Amino acid sequence: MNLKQLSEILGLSQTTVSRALNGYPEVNEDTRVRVQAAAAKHGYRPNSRAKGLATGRSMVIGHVIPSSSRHEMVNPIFGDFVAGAARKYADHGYDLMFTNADDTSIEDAYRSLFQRGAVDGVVLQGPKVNEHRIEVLNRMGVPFIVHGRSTGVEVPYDWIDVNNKRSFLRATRFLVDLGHRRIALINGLEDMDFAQRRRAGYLEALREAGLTPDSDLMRSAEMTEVYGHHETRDMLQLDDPPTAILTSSMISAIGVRRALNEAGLKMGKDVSVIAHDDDLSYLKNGQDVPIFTATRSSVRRAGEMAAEMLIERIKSPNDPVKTRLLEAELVVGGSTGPVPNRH
Amino acid sequence: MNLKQLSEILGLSQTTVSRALNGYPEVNEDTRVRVQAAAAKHGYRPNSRAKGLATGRSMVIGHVIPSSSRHEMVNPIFGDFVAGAARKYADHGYDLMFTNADDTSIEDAYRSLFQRGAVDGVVLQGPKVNEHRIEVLNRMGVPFIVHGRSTGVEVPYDWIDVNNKRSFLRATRFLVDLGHRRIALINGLEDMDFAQRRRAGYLEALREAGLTPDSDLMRSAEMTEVYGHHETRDMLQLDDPPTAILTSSMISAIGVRRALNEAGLKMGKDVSVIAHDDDLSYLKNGQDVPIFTATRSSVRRAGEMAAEMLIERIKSPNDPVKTRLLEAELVVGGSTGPVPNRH
DNA sequence: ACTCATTTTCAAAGCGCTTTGGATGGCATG
DNA sequence: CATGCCATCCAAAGCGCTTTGAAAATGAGT
Repeated sequence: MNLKQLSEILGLSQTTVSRALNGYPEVNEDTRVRVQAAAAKHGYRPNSRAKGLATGRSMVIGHVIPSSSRHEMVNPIFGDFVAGAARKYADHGYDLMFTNADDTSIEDAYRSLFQRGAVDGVVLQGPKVNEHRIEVLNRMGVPFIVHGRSTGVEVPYDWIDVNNKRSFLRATRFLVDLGHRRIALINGLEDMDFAQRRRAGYLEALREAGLTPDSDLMRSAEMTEVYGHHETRDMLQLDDPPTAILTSSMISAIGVRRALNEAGLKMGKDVSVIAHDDDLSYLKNGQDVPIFTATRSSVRRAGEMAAEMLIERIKSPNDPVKTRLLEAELVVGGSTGPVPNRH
Repeated sequence: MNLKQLSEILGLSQTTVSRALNGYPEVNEDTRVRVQAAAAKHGYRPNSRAKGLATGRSMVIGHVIPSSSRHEMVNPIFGDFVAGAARKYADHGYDLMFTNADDTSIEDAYRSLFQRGAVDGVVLQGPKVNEHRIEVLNRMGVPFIVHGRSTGVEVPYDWIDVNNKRSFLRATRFLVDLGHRRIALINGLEDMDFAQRRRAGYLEALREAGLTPDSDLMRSAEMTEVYGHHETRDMLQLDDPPTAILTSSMISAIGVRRALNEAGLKMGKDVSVIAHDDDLSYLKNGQDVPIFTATRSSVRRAGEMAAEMLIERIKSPNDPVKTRLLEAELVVGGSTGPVPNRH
C-alpha cells in the first residue's frame, strides 16, 4: 500500500493525503479524519526511503561500534547507553543505525554513514585523548555529540560527560581520609580520555595528601573482569601491597574481589575497594546497601541525555555549542573501611 | 556530490557512471577505471535512500530491543551478539538498525520497520514460549531469523540456537556424577523459551538419577547479579540447602559466588556451581583455567551465524527453512567438586 | 564500401514521497 | 451582480538513484 493507491481509494490527490497525514493546516478536518481512518484501516506506512529522499532527512541517528582487531570487545556499558538513547530517539521519531568498523576504518565509517545520507547525525562514543574523529566530524558538517570529552581537541563540540576527575578525586580523598596510604588505581586504557581524567583526579588527591604516586600501583587496560583480577593479584605480591584499590568499572571490580577472596583477604576490611558504577541494569551494585563503595552515574541516563542533545543540535545546527557535565554520586557500600593496622 | 554532478564532470551519462561503479559488464574497462578514479577523487558516495528507492532494497537489517516498562534491562549478551552480527552485515554491505520498543508495541515495531521499507530483514531475539511475533513476521512476509526457538510455534522458520536442553542435561549429570543430590537451578525468566529448555534438561537428568525435583530449588527471574545473589542466599536458608547450583548466566553466577562467600562457603568445595557462559568479551570465564565450570557457547559467534543465515534468506526467500543447533561445550573449572560429606 | 553483429553509451521512465504554485469553489462584501 | 478572499484541493516537479529500451560507435566479415 503506497500513497498513490491510498489516494485513489480515497478519491483524493496524493498531495491532500500526504498533507492530511502530516498535519498540515490546508486540509479540511473532515477529510483529514477520513484520510487517517483509511490509512489506519489499510495499514499504510509511508516508505521511509522515499520520504527521506523527498525531505532530505533520514530520521536516523548513527552510532559506530569499534570492534578493533586488537580488542574484540564490546563494552557492556554500550548496551545501556544505547538503550537510553534509542528510547529518546523513538520518542522523536528517529531510528538508530549501527555500523561496525575496525579501528583503522572508523573514520571512514562515519563519513560513509553521513555522506550517503544514511543518518542525520552521529554519536561518538569512547573518545580518546586528542580524538581525531572530532575534527573530522566537524569538518564534515555532520551534527554530532560526544559521549565523553577529548583533551587536546581545540574545536568546539557538543558533549556530555561525567565529571571523572572530580569523582576520582573524591573517591581517593575518601580513602585517604580512612587512613589509606597505599592506594592503587586500576584504570581503563591509557589513551581513553576518561581514564586520563580519572587518573588526574586520583593524582591530585594523592598530592593533596602529600603522597607520592607509585607507578606500581597504577595499572591500565581494557576493563574486563579478568584484568581486574590479574592486576590485583599482581599487586598483592608487591613488597608493599596496596590497602585500597580504585577501579574504573564494576566489571573489573568483580575481578578485584575475586583476587582478594583467593588471597584470603576480606574486602572492606583488609583491602578497601571503590569502583566506578555505571548503574548497569544487569549489574546493579547491590540491592539496598551497595556492595561496593562507588562513584555512580547512570550511563543509561547519559544515553538519554545525549540523544536529546543531539536531536536539538540537528534541529538547530547553529545554536551555540552545548555541553553537559554530570556529577557522579559517591555512594558508600561495604567495600571500604579504615586502613588495617599493620603488625 | 551526486551522480548527476559526477557524470557531468566526466562527460558521461548517469547511466554509464552508475553502471561503471556497480560493476556491470556493458561498460568499457577504460571508462570504468576513469569513473572509479573520479568517484574516489571527489569522494562520491551514492545516496543510500535514493539507491534504496530505485532498487527496492534498503540494505539494512533490523533488530528490536525490548525495553519493557517491567524490566528496564538490556541483557549484556545483547552487545556481543550484535557485535558479531554487525560485523557480518558489514561484510555484505548491510547496515544494522535498532528500534526500541516496549513490550506492548514490539510487534508494531517490527511491522513498522519492515512495512516502511526501512529494513530488508529482521532478527528476533529472546523468543518466548509460543512466541506470537514469529507468526506475525511470517504473515508479513519479512525475511527473519530467530535467535533461539519457540516451543509451541508450528509454522516453520529459520533459527539458530544453542542446544540448551542437552547442555543443561549434561551439566546436571556432571553434578549427579559428583554425588550431588540437592541441585538447584537458577534459571532465566519462566516465559523465555531457553529457560524452559534448560529446565527440561535439568529435570531429565534428575529423573535419570531417580531424584525428585524440588520446587524450592528451582528459581527463575531476569538473570542479574543481584538476582543470583538473592536466590542463593535464600536457598542457603533452607533446611536442606543445595550442594550444587546451576545457573543460566555468568552474571548471576557472580551473584551466586558472592552469596556463597558471604555465607563463608567455598565454591567448588562446599557448594558446586555451574554457569552458562556466553563467552562475553568483557566477562571471560577466567584466563586459562575457567573460574566456573560452565556450559559455554559464544553468543558473538551465534550473532555472526545468525547474520549470515539471514542474509542468505534475504537472497533466496524460497529456500527451504534453515536451522542450526549449536552444542555448548562443558568446560570444567574450579567451581565444581564432589559433594561434601555431611556430618 | 557495406552489412551485420557487438560493444558501448545514452535519454528517459520510474521508485514513493513532499512541496511549489496554481486551480476551484464558496462566501461575504461593496 | 461582480469582486475579492479564504479554505480546499490538485497537477506536476523534484529528491538521487537504477534500469529499460534505443541509439551510436566499433569491428568483423564479405
